[in-house]
Amino acid sequence: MIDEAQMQLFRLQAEICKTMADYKRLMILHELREGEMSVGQLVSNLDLPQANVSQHLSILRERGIVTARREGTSVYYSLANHKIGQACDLVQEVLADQLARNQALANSLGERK
Amino acid sequence: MIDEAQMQLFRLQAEICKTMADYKRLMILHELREGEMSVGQLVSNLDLPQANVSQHLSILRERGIVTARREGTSVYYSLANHKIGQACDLVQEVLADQLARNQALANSLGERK
DNA sequence: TATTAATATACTAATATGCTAATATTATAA
DNA sequence: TTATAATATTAGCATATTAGTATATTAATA
Repeated sequence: MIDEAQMQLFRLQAEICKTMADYKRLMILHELREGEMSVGQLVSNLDLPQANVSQHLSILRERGIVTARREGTSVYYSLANHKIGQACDLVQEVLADQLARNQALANSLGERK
Repeated sequence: MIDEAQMQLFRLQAEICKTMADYKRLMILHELREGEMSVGQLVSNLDLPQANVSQHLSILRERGIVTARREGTSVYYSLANHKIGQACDLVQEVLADQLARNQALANSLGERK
């Protein structure tokens, strides 16, 4: 019957999912899995506008998914929790399964005489 | 430098995350992890309006996260992929880590003289 | 065939999200 | 202190998402 406290947990869980529910942020997380990286590096690796990268980093920061460290004028970001990367991997596996299923479907279509 | 094909994969990955980025859908998935369940059962377990549950189920269905099976006038839903549940678990662990960190922070605040 | 039960869909208003362009902040260096 | 580099923030707009209400569909039964 789900009580109010548990609902609140689901809300928080949804917040984390929302944070990962944007392809640009997923690309940023992907980059950060290689290790800490400055905003400028992200901008040039991902070829996105600086302001846009900052906005996404700010969202990731607010929700505790990444941490920031300043060094001179540069700010270096890293993943706050290794499990974030693992969660991304799992979602990618789900996606791979879906694509494989579609592939199989397409093949069986092709085989029809 | 991320090519177009990889970007497309990140977009699809984001779609899956979006699907899990709503607390009502997370509650539905939570229920379905127990096993297949009809719309009516979900409605009564979650205490949500029927139309709203149907809408969320339709989103989950479209994105291949759940599957539906009709039996008479009832429709039974189940998780399409066990890994979805595992991904939810991981996100919950991330959340638990975050809450634990906040808890520790709160404690250290309380300990200050 | 008319009725009822279970589920799905269409429409709409409210809210949230993401993007661009411009501007502000922070830290270093001249 | 002025200038510059790196990053962050803000405003405004377009689009997307959500929830409620009403209605439609589907299947079983009288």
